[in-house]
Amino acid sequence: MKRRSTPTKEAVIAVLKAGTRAMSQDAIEQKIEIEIDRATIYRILNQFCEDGTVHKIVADDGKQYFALCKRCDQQILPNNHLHFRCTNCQTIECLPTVANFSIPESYKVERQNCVLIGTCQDCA
Amino acid sequence: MKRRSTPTKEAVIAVLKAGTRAMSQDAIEQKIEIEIDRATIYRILNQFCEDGTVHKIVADDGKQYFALCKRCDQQILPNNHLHFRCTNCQTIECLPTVANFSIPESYKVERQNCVLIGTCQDCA
DNA sequence: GTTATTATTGCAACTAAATCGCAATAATTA
DNA sequence: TAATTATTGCGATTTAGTTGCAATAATAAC
Repeated sequence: MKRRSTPTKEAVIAVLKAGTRAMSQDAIEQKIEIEIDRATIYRILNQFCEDGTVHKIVADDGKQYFALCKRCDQQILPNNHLHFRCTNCQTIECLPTVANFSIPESYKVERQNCVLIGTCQDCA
Repeated sequence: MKRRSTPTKEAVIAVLKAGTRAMSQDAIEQKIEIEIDRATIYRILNQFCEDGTVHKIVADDGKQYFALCKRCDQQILPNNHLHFRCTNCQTIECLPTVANFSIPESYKVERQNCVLIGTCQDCA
């Protein structure tokens, strides 16, 4: 499927670029200047995930959060970085930190979803 | 609220003890020998979590999984251990491994929810 | 053992997140 | 300018989890 550039996609990307943290669909919908349907936002976000421009984090609240992978650029943020969910300000932050661990080679780790939960710098 | 011991609680604990991995509510319901309502299972599991006998992991599929904390005993499994979700056999396993990382002290980490995703030992 | 108290259960209704089918629309290609 | 097909909005649907409430049953009091 070839991709087309549309105003809605631009709007979603713009919001993600503007924010410094990972956002949920409803947070994006609120911040966006134009009216976009819920389903459309999800579809756009999932497309971006497939294309590798956005990554998805599932937090311990069971919700999906999305963040630009631009900030995952190896020089800024490594892949497989940790995430921090602040229970106070309800945000998810990408940390420039990786988790070190060693597990038997017989496990094939394809990706990871790591979230630390607590109070963030700003709220502390 | 004082706790009472009931057949349903026994049954839930029994299933968790029998299995070696973390289980979702519906997996528990399937394995259980008697009929227990969905809501009741959740209530029981959440109680056990409060009491510290069970812990809850939210996987990247957005679902809650529950595992006995007996296996989290410091001698067997450390607190804050990693979890492994096998995309093949659809199970969540508690790994006897912790993640090492360092983040600024200004973050107050209260707990963590870390899941590695891939193919487990048995399926590889 | 009997009664009173109240934790627990099942049922049904409900909420919230995310997905999906489909017809209408609009971006791209020819 | 017309044809192709990706995209969108709408509504319906799915799934996970929670909640209110009346009935039931475990425990405590007598």
